[in-house]
Amino acid sequence: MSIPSDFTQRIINIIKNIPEGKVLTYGFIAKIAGNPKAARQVSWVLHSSSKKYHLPWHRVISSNGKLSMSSIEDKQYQKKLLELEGIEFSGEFKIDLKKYLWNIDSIEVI
DNA sequence: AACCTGACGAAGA
DNA sequence: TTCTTCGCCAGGT
Repeated sequence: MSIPSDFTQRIINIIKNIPEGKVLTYGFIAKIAGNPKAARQVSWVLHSSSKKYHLPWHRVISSNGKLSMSSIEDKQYQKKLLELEGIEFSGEFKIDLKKYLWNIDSIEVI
């Protein structure tokens, strides 16, 4: 495995700082990290290194407020983790972003 | 260098 | 509201 690019490193730092009970979307993370169009890179990072960097992967969801994992089992597990943090679902696998999207303004560490 | 991949996302139909 | 299409990115092979 190669050394993560600065961009990828920023993505990792941002994800690590998402507080409990809050979420961020792929696109938003990419935007804050410096490239608004690199949402796919965020998913790649989660898929390949969430274990390695102990990332709170479950706090990253799609821009439409829905969970985006491929299998139904994974989504149910992610939903469970989020509910344990106090997040309530408005649909099967959907939450209200207005309510749970992390207000990045209060960020300092990144 | 070329091609493929991933838990994306905006825009249309 | 659901489904397609198409563009985008860094890493991996």
